[in-house]
Amino acid sequence: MKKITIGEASRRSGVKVPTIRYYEGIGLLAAPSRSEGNQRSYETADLRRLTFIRHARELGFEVDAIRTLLSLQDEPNQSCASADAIAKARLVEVEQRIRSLTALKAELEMMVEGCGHGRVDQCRVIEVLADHGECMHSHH
Amino acid sequence: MKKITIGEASRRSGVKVPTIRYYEGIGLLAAPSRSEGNQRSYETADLRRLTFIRHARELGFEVDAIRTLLSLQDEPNQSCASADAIAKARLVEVEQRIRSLTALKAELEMMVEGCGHGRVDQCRVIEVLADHGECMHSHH
DNA sequence: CTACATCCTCTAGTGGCTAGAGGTGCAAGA
DNA sequence: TCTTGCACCTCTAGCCACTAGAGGATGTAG
Repeated sequence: MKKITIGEASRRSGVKVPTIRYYEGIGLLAAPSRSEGNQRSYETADLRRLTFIRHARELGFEVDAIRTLLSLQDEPNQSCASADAIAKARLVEVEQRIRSLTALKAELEMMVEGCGHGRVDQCRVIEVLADHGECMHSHH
Repeated sequence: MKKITIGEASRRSGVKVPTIRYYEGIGLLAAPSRSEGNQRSYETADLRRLTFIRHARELGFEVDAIRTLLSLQDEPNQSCASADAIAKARLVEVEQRIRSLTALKAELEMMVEGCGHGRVDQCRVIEVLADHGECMHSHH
């Protein structure tokens, strides 16, 4: 068994060193064994787990959701309904976020196009922000 | 001059009461005059400013950007180049965010579609997260 | 005059890290 | 062997933009 230092674990998983320690602190990653000099010593299973976490975080899953996904991963006999539900919920969130960002983009484009690059009192950027009536948002 | 309480200012601007006080604390909104009983008393100008802030926050502008936008608004003779630059930067951010969320959505859809609703060891949700090679992300 | 909503200040907590202080361990070169 | 210098350790505090709650004062309707 080769010992993997936290630095190497970081390099190989793409998770920063303080973040690995943070994950240990919040119980997302089990505390590894220590070397004689009290330094953390990881194994390849830990690298897999870290990569899993990093990937899930990149997909925008919250730490609590990841906790659930990890516990599911540990028991392969279980039904994957929970994992499916979590992913679906995340998909709905992402779709909603894309919709609102797209509306936003249109509004920002109107602001930027309308700005005559002159003085502030003719600038649509300020105007659109200041005047509620200009706003395209449906929720107003 | 009718006095506007913080609660009414909140209702009319759409900014929550503690958030208004918070904005005062960080110097985004000037401290208003007070009633005899030490209660904040706003004027219509404050309502306009609060609405401006709320709208800018909804568009995802950071508090620091809003500070700049507000100072521009206060001096209408100035060039609007800064406001334009801020809005453009925000537009670029939003476009980037939409792109990455769209990639994400595709990945989530693949995960959810692939899940056979059986046991975890056949579930693509877990599999995709665990196995780096499955990942579509370009940055890997 | 009494309820009761609203207001006040203050502190602490949220999520998911990140930065820094102040110290120890370890491997390689002189 | 010594020393240089990086990587590691723990701990606390900070980030953003709020939000929650304690504990008390004020204002208003019936």
